[in-house]
Amino acid sequence: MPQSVAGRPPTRRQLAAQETRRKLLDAALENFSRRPYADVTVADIARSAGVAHGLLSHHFNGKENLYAEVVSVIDRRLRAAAKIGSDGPVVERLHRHLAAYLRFLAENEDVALNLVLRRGEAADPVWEAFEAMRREGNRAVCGLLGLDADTPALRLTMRGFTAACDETAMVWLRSGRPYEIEALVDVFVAFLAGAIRAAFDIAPTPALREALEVLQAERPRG
Amino acid sequence: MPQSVAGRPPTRRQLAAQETRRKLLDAALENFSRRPYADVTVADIARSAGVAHGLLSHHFNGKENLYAEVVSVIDRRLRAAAKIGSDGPVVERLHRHLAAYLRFLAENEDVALNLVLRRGEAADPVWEAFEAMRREGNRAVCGLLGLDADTPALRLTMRGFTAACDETAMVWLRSGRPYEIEALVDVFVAFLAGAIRAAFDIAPTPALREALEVLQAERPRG
Amino acid sequence: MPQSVAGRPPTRRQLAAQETRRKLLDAALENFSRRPYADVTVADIARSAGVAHGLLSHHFNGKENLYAEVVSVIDRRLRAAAKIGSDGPVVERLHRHLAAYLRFLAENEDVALNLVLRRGEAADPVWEAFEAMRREGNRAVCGLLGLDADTPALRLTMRGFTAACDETAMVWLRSGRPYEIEALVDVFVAFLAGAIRAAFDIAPTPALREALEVLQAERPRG
Amino acid sequence: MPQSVAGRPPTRRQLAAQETRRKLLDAALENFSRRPYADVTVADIARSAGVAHGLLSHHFNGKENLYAEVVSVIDRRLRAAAKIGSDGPVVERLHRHLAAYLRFLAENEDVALNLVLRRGEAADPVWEAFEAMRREGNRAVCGLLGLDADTPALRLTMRGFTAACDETAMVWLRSGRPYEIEALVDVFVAFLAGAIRAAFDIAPTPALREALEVLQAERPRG
DNA sequence: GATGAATGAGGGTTCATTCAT
DNA sequence: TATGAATGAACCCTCATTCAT
Repeated sequence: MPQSVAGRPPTRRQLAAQETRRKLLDAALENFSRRPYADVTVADIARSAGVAHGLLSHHFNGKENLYAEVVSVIDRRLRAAAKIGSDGPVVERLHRHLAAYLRFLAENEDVALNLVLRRGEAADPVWEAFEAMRREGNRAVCGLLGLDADTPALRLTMRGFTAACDETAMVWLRSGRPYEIEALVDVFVAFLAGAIRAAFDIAPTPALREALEVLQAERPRG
Repeated sequence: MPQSVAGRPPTRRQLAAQETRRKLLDAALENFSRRPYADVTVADIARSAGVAHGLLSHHFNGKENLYAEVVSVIDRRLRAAAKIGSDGPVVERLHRHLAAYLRFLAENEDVALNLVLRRGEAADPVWEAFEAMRREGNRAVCGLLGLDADTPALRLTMRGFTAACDETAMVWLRSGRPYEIEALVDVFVAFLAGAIRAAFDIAPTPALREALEVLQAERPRG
Repeated sequence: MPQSVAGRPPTRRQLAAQETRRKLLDAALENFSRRPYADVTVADIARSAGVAHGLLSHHFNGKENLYAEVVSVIDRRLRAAAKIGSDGPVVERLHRHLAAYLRFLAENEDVALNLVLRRGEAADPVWEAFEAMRREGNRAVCGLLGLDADTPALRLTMRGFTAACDETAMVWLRSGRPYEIEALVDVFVAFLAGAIRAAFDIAPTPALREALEVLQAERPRG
Repeated sequence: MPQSVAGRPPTRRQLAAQETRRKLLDAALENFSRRPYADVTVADIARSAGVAHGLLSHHFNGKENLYAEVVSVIDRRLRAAAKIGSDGPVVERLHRHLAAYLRFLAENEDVALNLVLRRGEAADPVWEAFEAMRREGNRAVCGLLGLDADTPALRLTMRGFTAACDETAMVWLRSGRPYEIEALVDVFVAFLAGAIRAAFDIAPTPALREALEVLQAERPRG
């Protein structure tokens, strides 16, 4: 798979090859977003892409690698979309992060339902990739609240937090998005408070109490 | 598959057939608890059971139905194990329910990690069965707290609650059960409070406020 | 591939299965005797045998193993056919051995031309098996003549001897067997004398000289 | 594949094309000397040559023809190397011929082991080419000794002779060349004597007897 | 009821060749 | 001439199911 040499503009043929590659990737994304890995055949993907099935191995070296690449693409997009900003008050940045995450899921519903929000086996690249993404997300949220993400108790309950968010988002998508994204963000924040509170219950620290107060303060109507 | 006629005791052959059926079911449960559906072959199961693989179709009419039956068996066991009692104070019954659920998962770790706590496709019988189980569990918990489980907002956030519990239980199991079950129950209760609070945020009702107070009262140290 | 339990006679079905296995083995032998390994497809063999191609993996666990089994079968037959007897004068036993070897090749011409008399890669099971057979044959012939088969020089030239025999047999078969087997045996004996003489040339020993004399004595007309 | 027009010097492009052709041929020789035909892919060769694999069909019209050309190249080199001279005593010329043959094999070990010294199918171009080479070599050797190479018996046993030489050379190469080339030449001569003697056994002629005496005379130490 | 041999559709991969650029 | 993307036939293997015994 030779790429264009640095410094020289890609030729027309290289562009066409890139286009084919992209078509295969898109088709794979589409297919893997609709059916489990084992149910998607190489022929399905090639047919969707409108190319010969041999090209799949040519461009991606086999079905499994293509799958991994699909996951990696979504992972990158999701990370880019939900990146936590660096300016503004803490709670506002938290809100923006959660809203961005939800917006991405809403704009990529199939992907969200069948890849991002799925849990699989430990060996599943989907699991690994998105799990890493969630870990980093949690770490960032903790950092925002002045918490140490490596505290065992907090790490445990933060996993519960992300699962709650994902499941809620899933149901929300599946049931026709009955609430505004802003409302769902509030739900997520409540989940976050619950998770921090849960961590506090099994291993109380001043930092956790302060974080809880920050979240509470932000929500004066409770 | 003729069953014993009512009133007449089962013949020796019928008993042997039941035994074979049971062996296949056990072997299937074992196998599906260790590897994903597609990775388990009929031959694997038959070998585990020590019977001819042709019998699988004979007794269960195909791999898929056997899978469904396995799920149904676990579902029944789980429901029986985590049934909410009818005596004692509300919070105590809630605790007992959550503790029983956790104990079941702990005592059936493979099943828990690979079947109960997994999320799959919408068409997956696992998903359907355990989802129904969770729905009923949520309904019972809501009933306990005097809440209407059919309120859209509550239904949504309760799904988040169960997901948080499941994920936390999963991590807990995978990381060697670093806490006592009682501590994890406290975590679950905190998640529950978070979920109710979240429901209150998007659709406040007096019942939700009261439920929150019940949960808070139970936890005077917060 | 369950075999019949020792002590119990094989059932009819087991016999039928053995028959199928044999048909596949025969078909494979036939095919591998006509075309190189890579040119023979699993489908070819199954078609020749008149069974479904899936059975090949069922009975032999893949094409490669079937190939190895074919070689092993021929190897066994050839060893049995050319076994050196234990009675009679030395030169007579040598003659009988060589004649038996030739007769086997003549009666299995395809096998001879395409498997036995072929030289392949070092990794080829054919090569390994028949090479071992030749080594043992040489060892036996040396024993007969009171020679140490492990002398480096003799080991080297004996390889030349077997190669000469095989090539001659090959040409003889391909050209319509223009001589009697007995005449060819004489040729082989002359090759043997040449090989021993060659060994003597690079590393002379009394034993080699004596062996030469035994061979010469046997041929008073030269 | 336009060639340079006679009389006009080749253009730069033609030279470059020749160079590419040569690179492919070298790479093919290298590859076919290491792995069997079927295991060498067009892509392998092109990669070794550092050119696009499409060029292979362009320059050689397919893998098979390239293979044939490789064989032909080696064949030419080998013939040139082992050409029998026309001056000096007979036995000396014989020695020089055999020594040159061995030297070529030693200097092209991979080629020797995997192409020259291999026996293949009748349809194999390697077989045909090298077989013809051996035939002509035998013919020359026979001429040297005043023998008629077309006598059926001699033709047969001379094939045995060449096979013995090749196999011995093969083992010699594989085992680290434990003897000097001169010693091996003696071995070859002994094989030759054996072959002539064998021919004499099945069809005695005065010429054969004389040839034997010439060879024997040359080796007074026996 | 139990067996496991037999079937054959279906899968992913490889690879020589073609051809537009 | 040179490129390498594209093609698609052919390969071997897996495996759920069937069915004669």
